[in-house]
Amino acid sequence: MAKTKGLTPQTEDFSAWYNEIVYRADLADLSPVRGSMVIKPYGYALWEHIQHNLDQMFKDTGHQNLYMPLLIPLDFFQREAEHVEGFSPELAVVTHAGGKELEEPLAIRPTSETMFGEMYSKWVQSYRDLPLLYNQWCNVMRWELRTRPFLRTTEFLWQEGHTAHANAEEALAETRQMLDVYAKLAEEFAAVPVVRGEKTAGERFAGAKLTITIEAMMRDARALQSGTSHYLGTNFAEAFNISFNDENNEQAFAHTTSWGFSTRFIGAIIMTHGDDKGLVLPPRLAPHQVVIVPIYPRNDDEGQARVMAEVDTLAANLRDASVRVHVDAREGMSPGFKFNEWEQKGVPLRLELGPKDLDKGEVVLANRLYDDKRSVALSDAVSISVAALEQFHHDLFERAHAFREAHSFHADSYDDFKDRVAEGWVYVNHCGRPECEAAIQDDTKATPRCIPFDGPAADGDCVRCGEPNAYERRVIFAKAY
RNA sequence: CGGGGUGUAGCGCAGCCUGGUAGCGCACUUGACUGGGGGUCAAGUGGUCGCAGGUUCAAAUCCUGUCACCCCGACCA
Repeated sequence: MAKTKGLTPQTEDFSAWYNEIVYRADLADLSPVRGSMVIKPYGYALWEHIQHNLDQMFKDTGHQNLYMPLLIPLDFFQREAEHVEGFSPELAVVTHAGGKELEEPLAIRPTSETMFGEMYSKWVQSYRDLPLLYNQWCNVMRWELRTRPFLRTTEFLWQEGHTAHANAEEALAETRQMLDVYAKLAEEFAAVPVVRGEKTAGERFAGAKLTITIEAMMRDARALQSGTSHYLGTNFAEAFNISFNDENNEQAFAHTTSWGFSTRFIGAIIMTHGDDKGLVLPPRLAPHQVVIVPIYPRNDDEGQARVMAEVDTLAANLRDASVRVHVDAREGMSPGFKFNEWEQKGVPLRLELGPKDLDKGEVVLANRLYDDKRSVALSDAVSISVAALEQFHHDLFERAHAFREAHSFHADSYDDFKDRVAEGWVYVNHCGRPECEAAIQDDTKATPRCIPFDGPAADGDCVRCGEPNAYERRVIFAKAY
């Protein structure tokens, strides 16, 4: 594998590699405020493609967007016991405004269950008002102790869906449906294979009855929670009085859900596909799917015009085929410099077109995934590119999937578990006791990632303590971000 | 909050021990050549040395204080 000059190799220091590539690929920049970052156009374009595809799936499943305010009365957080305990430590609170101290402090939202709860209580009177299927795209703030670009910043962008239903069955179906939407985004758009499963009680969202998650494996074999969907039962409905008259004219509390997917997923894309040359972006989300680098002698106006005319035609034809193409016509930079730059930025395909190619009626096609270059007939360039992008997506997914399988293990003794969990994910029988989870974390830094929906069945006692296992399936333990 | 580190040009750093006109690489500007894998040559631009105070004829350098940021842990989408 060729490397990019000056970029720390993944195997030497994965964390350093990650930080360097975020800035080198121009995804983001540090901001003057601790723990927050500027998402630059290239990174934001990636987010826009994620947004666009997720949003379409939300609409297709009957949801509507709305917008709730940024500031939430601080006392709202007191109303749900677990919620306040979970979020209080990381709230940022506005205490002064308009030159005066506020009588009621206002929290900057870390998540909006409380605000939705407040408003839903006004909007729901009858079972006929249900379900409410709303989502918002917004920023939230959590005063994390330690931050990393995209993975954990004090302010981040996400969507939060909040729904209210007449009964548990509908709410649970909604919770599961939206997790499947996230999994679809991850796998079919980002080429990131994920495991779907349930969180153990200790890892559950503050105030939820059930939290389900998609977990992805990064190239250092650690896990990244990439999207979560929660069934909140009637906890928030009771705290905010979301009640209604049912068909029998009896008072009932709504069953609510919430689900979120954030810019953190950009970190998942970086760490699932990136290599020692830089980013590798999944074609269906990449800001540029194809970049064309024209090559021409600078002082040959005629030759330059000839190359540029052909490049423009090629770009137009690609756009007609719905390919996102970028022509890098910058002057004063050598072709080699541009090749390296676009490789570092993870563009899937690159077309190089110069006088020699034109004479042969060809164009050079370079593939970011295979470190491969070949000449193709100009007349076939569009169809070959379209097919190559499809293939790229599938191969990228398969590569990530194969990596995950190669770093997933079973363990039936605690000694074996400790060895294996240093190398990847480990499926074990587990007792489910929080104190046992804590002991495992102390010993190994690994935490329960999820109880996979379709993983292997539990078939023995707890791998650490020997108590009876608590779940129907083996639990995945892994070190996580 | 604990441990470690760093503040000097846009970025990365040297200089500090032993005080004496602020330096290197990259980037940037201009020109020429060059152009199929991170070009060459030439001439340039850019700095209240984190901040405040002190010692001294003289402070990036010594002393005191202070602020900020980064990395490793605990908390977490």
